[in-house]
Amino acid sequence: MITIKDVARLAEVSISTVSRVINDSKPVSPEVRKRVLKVIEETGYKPNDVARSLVTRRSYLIGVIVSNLAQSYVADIVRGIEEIGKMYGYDILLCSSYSSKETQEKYLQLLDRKQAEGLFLVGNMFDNEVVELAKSLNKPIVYFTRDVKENMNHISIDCNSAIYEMTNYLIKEGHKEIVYVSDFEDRSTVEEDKIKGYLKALEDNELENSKIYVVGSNKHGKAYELGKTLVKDTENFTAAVCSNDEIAIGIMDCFMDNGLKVPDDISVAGFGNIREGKYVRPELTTIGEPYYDVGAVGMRMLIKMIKGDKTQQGLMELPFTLEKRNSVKTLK
Amino acid sequence: MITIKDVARLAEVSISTVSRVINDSKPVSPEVRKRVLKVIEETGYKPNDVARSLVTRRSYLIGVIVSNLAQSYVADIVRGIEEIGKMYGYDILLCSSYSSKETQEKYLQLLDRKQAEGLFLVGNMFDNEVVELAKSLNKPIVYFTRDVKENMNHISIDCNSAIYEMTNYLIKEGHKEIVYVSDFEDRSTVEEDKIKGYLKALEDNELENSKIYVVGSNKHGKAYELGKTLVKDTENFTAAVCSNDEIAIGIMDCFMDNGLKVPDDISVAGFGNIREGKYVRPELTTIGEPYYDVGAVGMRMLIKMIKGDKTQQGLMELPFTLEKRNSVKTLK
DNA sequence: CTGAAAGCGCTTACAG
DNA sequence: CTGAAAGCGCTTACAG
Repeated sequence: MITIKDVARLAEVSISTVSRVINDSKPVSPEVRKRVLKVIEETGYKPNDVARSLVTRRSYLIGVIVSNLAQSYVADIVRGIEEIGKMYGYDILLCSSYSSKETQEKYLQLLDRKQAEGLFLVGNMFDNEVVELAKSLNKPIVYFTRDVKENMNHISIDCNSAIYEMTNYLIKEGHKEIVYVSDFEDRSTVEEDKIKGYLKALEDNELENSKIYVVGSNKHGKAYELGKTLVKDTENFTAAVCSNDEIAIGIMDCFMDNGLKVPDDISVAGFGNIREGKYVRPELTTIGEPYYDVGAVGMRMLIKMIKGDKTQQGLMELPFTLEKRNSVKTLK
Repeated sequence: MITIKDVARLAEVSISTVSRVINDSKPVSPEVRKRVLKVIEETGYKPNDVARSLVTRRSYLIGVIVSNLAQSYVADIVRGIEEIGKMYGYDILLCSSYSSKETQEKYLQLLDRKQAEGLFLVGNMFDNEVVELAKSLNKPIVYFTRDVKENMNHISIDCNSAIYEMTNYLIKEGHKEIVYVSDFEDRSTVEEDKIKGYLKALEDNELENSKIYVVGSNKHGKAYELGKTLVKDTENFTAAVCSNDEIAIGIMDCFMDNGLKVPDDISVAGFGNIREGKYVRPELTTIGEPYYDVGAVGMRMLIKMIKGDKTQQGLMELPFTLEKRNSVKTLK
């Protein structure tokens, strides 16, 4: 391995000078610079970032703890984080926790030792102890989660308005009996926001019959189960707004298997715009969260925090979209 | 920031001793060890991995250059890589290249400077210059690609046998006129293998009518286009074997939009078992590549190479599965 | 503009 | 079992 010393020796200058031409940090005379550059060229010297990190105390490493990369929304957030990060010279250290608290804590320690300059935590919920440990590391942190705690820098969309608008859309399409299918029995803060959005839309339109079903955590499977309950209840509503796309798809599957047609018999709307929603028949009407942008904006925020800029703290909201597709019927 | 020096001072020992208790590298008397541990506990000292890396010349960093994390198979490979890597103390440095040669070269340099100990290259094809540059870095490399070059450590399934078996399966189901829909106009080595598998199956069953269609690179869209051609040709075949699931789904979409029923009118088989294939109706019959395992096995191989073990070089093949679902009809 | 020296936070022979 | 010292490959005041 060829080091800065070798280059200095070969170019007959001091290592200080070599360092200066590599980093363009101080003036170097043209002749000397040329000589150094030539040696670098010839030897194929490449600076060792580890050594540099040690002295500059800058690792340019960002730790990203995700729940599960297999979820397309997670992958999209990571893509956004990485893309912007790379633009500013930061690299991503990827850690998949599969929602295990112990794993999250382990990785937090790991990332600290690796001198990560900032952290992302992405997942539905994080245990309080994890959040506390993360805070104790004294690094900038940005969260993407459904359960927002105090003093969290958090990027998301306005879930309340999103569900409000979706419900409103169904009402405008002529639906008067709309149920809401909620995720999680222990409700996250975001889930509460969504429910409020649903109820508000009914209220604003002077609709009386609100009804909320709750599915457990194993989304698609449990939703399918719950679907059986809904099937029996089918004369009491014409549309279902779901807390997320996995639930919406699970319910649609169940409906179809039980001879109910979507959207002819029942309309279904999701939330999240996962990739599968476009492949499902009928294509799922849903709310689009710009996950890639969410990641990108989060990274910009984190970089500002690293720089010490006072940045917009707390919640940051991005625009959502209503993806109107074929799982909702217009009633006359 | 609290360093090994602080711990040494507080515990009234030398930094050598502190290092020894941290790393359990040499015997330390019980009393001294206890004293040191106590100080570490109290101060919350955590070793700086950057400093350690510099002296041990071990970064425990693995560079992973992927095409696009949004593709579910890529995410699965990365999950496999990470999971095994973490078991052995390695961390993943994620780099998304979006198949740009320049980006790949940039990241290769970057990973070199960051002292990555090994590399993964995952993507359909890699330019020769990229492969050469990667080799010149003199680090262990494992590839996941559809275009296998010489001297590549490569993990995959036996694509030839996979397509052979799939074609055979269709034949056993009573299909006698089967077309093959190929990816890429410039064929990769793996694509050639697949085509050979298709032709071999026909030959072994004494079927004459082979026919190969070729779609361009933008898979789903182009496949949909090609589907229109197939629709016109529909009396000449009863089943289509596709080079990958994206193509299969694109064609199925096109068939449905043109009033053809899958599998009643035409059977369709894919390759790859992407997640969307389970959401599509009918669910897609396809070949399952164990992407997670592919990543995991690759990481095990890479770790061996890093250790200097002579490992199984060159191609390594994993078992595939025939995912029999509903897009194939049994003909009587 | 240039170089000698100190130092980043560790590990590891070496000597005792 | 323990410590003093050298050194990993860099950057950066400091002095000239």
